[in-house]
Amino acid sequence: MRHMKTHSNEKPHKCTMCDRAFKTLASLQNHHNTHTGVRPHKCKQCEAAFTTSGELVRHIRYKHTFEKPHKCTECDYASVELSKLKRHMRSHTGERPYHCPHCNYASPDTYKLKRHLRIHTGEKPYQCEICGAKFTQSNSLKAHRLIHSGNKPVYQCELCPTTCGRRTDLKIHMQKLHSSEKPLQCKKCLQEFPDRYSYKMHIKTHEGEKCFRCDQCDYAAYSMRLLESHVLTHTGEKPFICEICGATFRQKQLLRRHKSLYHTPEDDLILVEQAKPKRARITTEHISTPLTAEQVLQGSLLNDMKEGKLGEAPKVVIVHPDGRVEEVTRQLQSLAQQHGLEEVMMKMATVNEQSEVWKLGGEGRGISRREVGVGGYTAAIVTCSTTQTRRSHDENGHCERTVRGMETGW
DNA sequence: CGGGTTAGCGCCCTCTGCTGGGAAAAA
DNA sequence: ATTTTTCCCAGCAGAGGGCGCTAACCCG
Ligand SMILES: [Zn+2]
Ligand SMILES: [Zn+2]
Ligand SMILES: [Zn+2]
Ligand SMILES: [Zn+2]
Ligand SMILES: [Zn+2]
Repeated sequence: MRHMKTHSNEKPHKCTMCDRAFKTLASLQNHHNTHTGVRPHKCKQCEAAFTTSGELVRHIRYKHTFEKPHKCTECDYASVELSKLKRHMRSHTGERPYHCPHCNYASPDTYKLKRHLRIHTGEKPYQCEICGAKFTQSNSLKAHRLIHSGNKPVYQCELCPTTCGRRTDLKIHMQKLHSSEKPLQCKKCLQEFPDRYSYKMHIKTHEGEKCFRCDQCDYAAYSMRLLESHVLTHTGEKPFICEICGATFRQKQLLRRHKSLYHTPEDDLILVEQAKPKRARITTEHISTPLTAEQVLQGSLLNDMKEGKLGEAPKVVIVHPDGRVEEVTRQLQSLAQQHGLEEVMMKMATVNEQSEVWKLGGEGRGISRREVGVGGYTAAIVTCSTTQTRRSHDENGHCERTVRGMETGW
């Protein structure tokens, strides 16, 4: 009979304050105390009090004895509760049982999923009481509040006088300025330096020096660029040609001034001119290491296209090896509508075969052009972008921040 | 039966640290 | 003037701590 009772679902003890019922009087009493707030089990070492003895014991382990009965077999983690150890074990196994219904994120525990879901619902429960800014996570708000308060933490770099306002930024500083990849060479004296910090310190020692001497006269320049244009006064070259009237200039600045004085701002597609070897020499030092076509297309152009940063109607031309210039904007636009952007960029990649991209062009206000030269082909994209900087990604998928701009006058 | 113990589910909080966007500053 | 670098900051995931409550189990 007793066996029957313990295993039956009989719940004879009903709560008077809600509709729940319990098997034993004791569990009813515990439950009833949650209604009344009665907490018979008081902690002897602090003010805490609990409805059940079990809660008290757990509290004492957490706050006073730090006894952690559940040990991890893989590391030295130990926990008060078994469920915490189980949760911990998922960090070893990588198990992620909780899947987001809106994206492919999966979480190792329920809380992270719940927190993640806010990015789909747009919920931002944490609000700054000073400026009203809202955040999805409490710590984002906490970090934000620092910008209002005067006493920000200071993280001092041990290798230089730099200080940062947060640990992460100091770490970035360390790897950016104090970690050695390739040695950097000073352009003025050819000395090499192991990291960026010592390199920059060295550069300062050249401040004001005219290190770039002309070998045909006494002239000396502060920079290579200035020397390059000076050398032209000896040869009489004027490599900057106005493509509208044919006037020639020795310096880019002068060509620019000429255009602004005598020509209205050009807003039509300007066909790509053939490469100018003389100028190419000057820009050699600015050409970065080759990127693969895929990197460029995915990292920069494709993203820009997706984000609509190429302006209303990107104008794309392809320069064939024989010098023939083909305007493919229309084709690409209709392709984009038919297949989506990925397809379009694949089309470009196909046009350019699997050769290496050797140059990636820069940006500016108003009309700007970028070229993606691949093997014998050069594709140029003429945009109406108003944004400041372009980004690309390196071979590890890390954001490379800026794409090297082009110096040449096309 | 009563009281303690253990598992278990759930809720919520904090600390931590990486990433990438964008503005300002420097070149 | 434009391009490159630096600084600053929000977004967001990983890991863990503590508590509320209940059901099952154990044992005198
Ligand atoms: Zn009740
Ligand atoms: Zn206590
Ligand atoms: Zn472990
Ligand atoms: Zn999601
Ligand atoms: Zn604020």
